[in-house]
Amino acid sequence: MNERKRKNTSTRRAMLANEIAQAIRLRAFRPGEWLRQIDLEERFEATRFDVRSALDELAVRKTIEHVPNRGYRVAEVDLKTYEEILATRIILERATAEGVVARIDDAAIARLDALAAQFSAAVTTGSRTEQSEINRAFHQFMYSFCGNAVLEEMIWGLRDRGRGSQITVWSSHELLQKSDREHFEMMAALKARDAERLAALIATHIIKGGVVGPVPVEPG
Amino acid sequence: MNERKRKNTSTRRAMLANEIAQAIRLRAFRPGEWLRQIDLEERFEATRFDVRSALDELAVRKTIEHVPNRGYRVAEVDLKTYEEILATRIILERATAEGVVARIDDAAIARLDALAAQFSAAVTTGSRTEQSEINRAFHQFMYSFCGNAVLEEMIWGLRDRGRGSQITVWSSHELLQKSDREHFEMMAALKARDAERLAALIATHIIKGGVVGPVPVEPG
DNA sequence: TGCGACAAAATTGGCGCCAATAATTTCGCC
DNA sequence: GGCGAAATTATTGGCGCCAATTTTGTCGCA
Repeated sequence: MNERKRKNTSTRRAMLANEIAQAIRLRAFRPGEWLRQIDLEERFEATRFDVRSALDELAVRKTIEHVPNRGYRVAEVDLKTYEEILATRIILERATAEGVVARIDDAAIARLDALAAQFSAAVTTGSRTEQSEINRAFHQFMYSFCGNAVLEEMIWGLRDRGRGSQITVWSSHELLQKSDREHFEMMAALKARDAERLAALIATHIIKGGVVGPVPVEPG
Repeated sequence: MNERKRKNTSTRRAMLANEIAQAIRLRAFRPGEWLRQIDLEERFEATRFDVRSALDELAVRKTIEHVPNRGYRVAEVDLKTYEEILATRIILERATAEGVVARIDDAAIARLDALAAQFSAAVTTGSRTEQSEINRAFHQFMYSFCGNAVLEEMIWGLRDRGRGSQITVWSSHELLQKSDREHFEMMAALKARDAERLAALIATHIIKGGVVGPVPVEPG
C-alpha cells in the first residue's frame, strides 16, 4: 500500500558514506587526495549537508582524515600504522578459522570454490579493481560463517583503513598468483575441517599479500 | 606570544563526544535511556550543533544508537552481541600479552603494582564507578605496552560498546574479589615474563568478570 | 470509566546563509 | 625580472531557523 517515503537522513548519510568508501577502495580517490565537498555534491548528487555528514562518519571510521579549515582527505597510513593494522588483521582473521570450519556447509563451500575460480580467472584477464573486489567477496563470504558479527565488523573496518597505505598490494604478478594458490589451499583446509591449517594460511595470506620485502611484523 | 585561539569544531566535537562517552561509562546515562539534545546542551554547556556532532560520532562508534525522528539513546546490547563482544575482546586482549611482556619495564611494573593495590583498596571501600575506573586504568596502562596502537584502539572501542549490556559486571562481591586476585596473578606472570600465562589470565579475567551464569535479561 | 480522535506542545533534523580561513592571483617595489 | 605583500577568489564550517515528526494532553462519546 504505502509507497516507500523518501529515505531519512541517517540512511542517506550511511549510504553516501559507503559509496565514498567504495570509491576510495577502488582508488577513484588516492591516499592523500583532498575530497572537495563541492565535487562530491555533484559526483554523488547529494546536498552539501549529506556530504559533510558522510565525511564526518568516514573520519570517525578513520577511512579519511579531517584537517580543520582544510577539509577531508584520504588517510595516508604511515608504515608503522600499516604494520599494526596487518598485525591486528592477522589476529582477528585467524580467529575466524575455528568458527568458519565449524559452521560452513557444502553449499557455501561450493560458492567459495566458485569465487576462488573467479579470482583465478581475474588474475590473468581482470583489472586490478576486479581482482580486488572478487578477493574481497571471497573473504567476506568465508568470514560470514565465523558466527561473530562483531568480529566481522572489526575485520572490514581494518581492511578499509589499510587501503590508505602507500604499499602496493599485489605489487607483482607472482604475489597475485600466490594469493590465488592460497585461496585453493584454504579451500582444501576448509574441506578437511582443519581450522588450525586454515588459520595459518590466513596469516601468511595477509602477510604475503600486503607487505613487500623484509617483514618486520611481530604480532603483538 | 599568541594566546591560544578558541578550539576548532572537530576538537570540541571530539572532546564533547568523549565527555558523553565517559558519562555513559559512569552510568550517568543508562542503557536504553534517551539523550535529549536540549539537556545535553545545558549539561555540557555546548551548542546544539556540537551536541549533534558528538552524538553522531558516538553513533558511528556504536556507543549510542540513532533512531530517526526519535533521537539518540544509549545502545542496548543484546545477549548475543554481548557474547560476541566478549569473545572478540578475548581475542584482542590476549594478543597484547606477548608485546606487553616483551616491552614492559620495571617502572611500569611498579606503577601497575600500585594500580592493583589501589583496586584492592577500592574493592572494599570504593564506589562502583571508582572500582571501574581504577580497573580501566590498570588494563589501559598495561595494554599501552603492547606496541600496537591500532590494537589498543580496537580494545577500548569494544570495551565501551560492552557497557550497553544489561549484564551487571561484578554482580557479586566474590567476583570483584576474584578480579582483584587475578590482577595480582597477572602481575606475577608479567614479572616472570610469562606471556602465555598472562594471555590465559586475561581470557579468564574477561569471561569471569563479564558473564554470570544463566542471565536474567529482560528485553527493554 | 475506557477509548479513540483531535489538538497542542515538545523535540528532532534538513538546510541555507555567511563568517572565518586558506589558496591563488595580482600588483608594486626593489 | 624576481620577490614579497596585499587583494581576490575559493572553500570550509558554525549556527540558527523553521518544517517535519513524535509525544503529550484534552475532549467527546459510548
